[in-house]
Amino acid sequence: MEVKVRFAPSPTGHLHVGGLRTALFNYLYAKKVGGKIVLRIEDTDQSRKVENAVENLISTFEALQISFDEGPVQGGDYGPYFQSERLPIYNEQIKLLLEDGKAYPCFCSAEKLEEARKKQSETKQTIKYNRQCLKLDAAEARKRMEKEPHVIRMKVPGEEEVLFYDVVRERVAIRCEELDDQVLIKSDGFPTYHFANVVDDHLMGITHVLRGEEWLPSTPKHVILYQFFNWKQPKFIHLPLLLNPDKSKLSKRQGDVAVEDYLNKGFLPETLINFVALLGWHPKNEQELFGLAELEKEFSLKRINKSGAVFDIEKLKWMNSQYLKNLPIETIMNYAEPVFKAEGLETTDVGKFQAVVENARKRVDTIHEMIEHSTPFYTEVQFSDEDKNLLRNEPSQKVVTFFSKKLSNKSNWTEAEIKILVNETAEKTGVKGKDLYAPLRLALFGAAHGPDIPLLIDILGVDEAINRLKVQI
RNA sequence: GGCCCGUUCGUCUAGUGGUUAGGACCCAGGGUUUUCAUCUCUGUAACAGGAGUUCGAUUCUCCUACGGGCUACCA
Repeated sequence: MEVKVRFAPSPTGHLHVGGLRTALFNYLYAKKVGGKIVLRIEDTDQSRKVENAVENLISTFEALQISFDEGPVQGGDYGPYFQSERLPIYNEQIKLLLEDGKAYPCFCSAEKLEEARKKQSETKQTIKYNRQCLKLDAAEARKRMEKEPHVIRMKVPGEEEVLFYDVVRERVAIRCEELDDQVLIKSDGFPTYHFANVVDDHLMGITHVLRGEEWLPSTPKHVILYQFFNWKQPKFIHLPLLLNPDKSKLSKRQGDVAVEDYLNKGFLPETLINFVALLGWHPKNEQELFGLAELEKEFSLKRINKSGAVFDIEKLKWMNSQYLKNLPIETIMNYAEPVFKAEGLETTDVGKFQAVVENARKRVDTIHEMIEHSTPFYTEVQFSDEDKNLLRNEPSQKVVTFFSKKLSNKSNWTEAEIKILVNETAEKTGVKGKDLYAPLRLALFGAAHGPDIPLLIDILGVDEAINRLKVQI
């Protein structure tokens, strides 16, 4: 049987890094075994709907080059792929359960339920529905359903326990008496996650459910639903949670969680994919840098971890710096171009832009940090009083004067020749070490630290270099 | 409160019934480099605790502790 997995986000905002991890593991597993991956939008909560969330999600996946075989964009034979468009399907299925007595209507008001829960909480009981409406006369209940607001609940069976096997955690068992009669259909006619998820997974032919560990406690309810319908269960693979530095579930309160935020800060799609792949999963060997294609080959459910993983931004930065250094220069230039333009830096001189990027890429962790190292090549340098004093002192003047004069002699300098010229300058002026290099770099670049003098002049161009030096004399 | 899941360096993790418990990030120090960065070398640092099984447990079992998740007409 062909493997089919799905990523089923609810459109409540931007794609979360935890969501990316779930999507990625699904994607990688599908690719690894030659299966299919479905994108299904779980928009059953009308009150939490966010405008443009779906468009946003889709464009983020595009930026990451993760594609789906079925979904809102590419269609497919098992649609619609928005749960809000599948209401007739849920309706049909709930009727079956109602007829079999495996589900029942409940007319209790939200206030009443809230009160009951409060009471249970105070008396330290297990919090669950008291099954009041289960006692209702069937005919009467049917009549009331016509005009009264109500929900449909599942009737948890009286068996001892529900048992299922999670691929990561193996055997998981829970006593049925612990389970609540979960609401399946809400009073607005929409299904809850628990119901829609089971119905859709079955109807869409999903064979493996990879999702976050937060779903583990409600899986027994899903298992019961599969049993009610006499449907084959998919394999469950619950992924360890992504954590804040304090080990709580990764959340907005402790920094960025949206994939978009990281992209906007200059982290590369390649980095995000690689980094998130290593949270809760590990390869066979000690390799850490993986492209998507490599991950597709390496991925295995067997090497998924059990315990939660802290999202460590320091390591993310390091990994991003590795990609900045090692990806083809053209790739980095493509990522950098819009960022440079937004900062008003001119990228039309491609040769210069490339040289600037080449210099900056090995000094930073993100695309955005490249700006700081590149601006001096494009804009007039600014000097502090301290800098000015240093440039004005006698040895500095000797160095700058001699060097710029010699530099003017010809226009086609190689880096090697400039290196020789620097040495000659030291010899002729008698200035050396820090006193020699500091004024040159300061005049050319506006900073005490930075690229080699030959590289500096190469990027700037001899004419501009001479200009910058002469201003200081 | 109840239920469920988890626990190897600060973090991501490897690993085994007998190992000097390995790698990566971070941090510290050395080397390369005129500076900075890169690169490179080295170092610091972990099996939560207790009991049991065993000739021997980090590894297997149980208990405790701690951490987390769930406990909605949210997903």
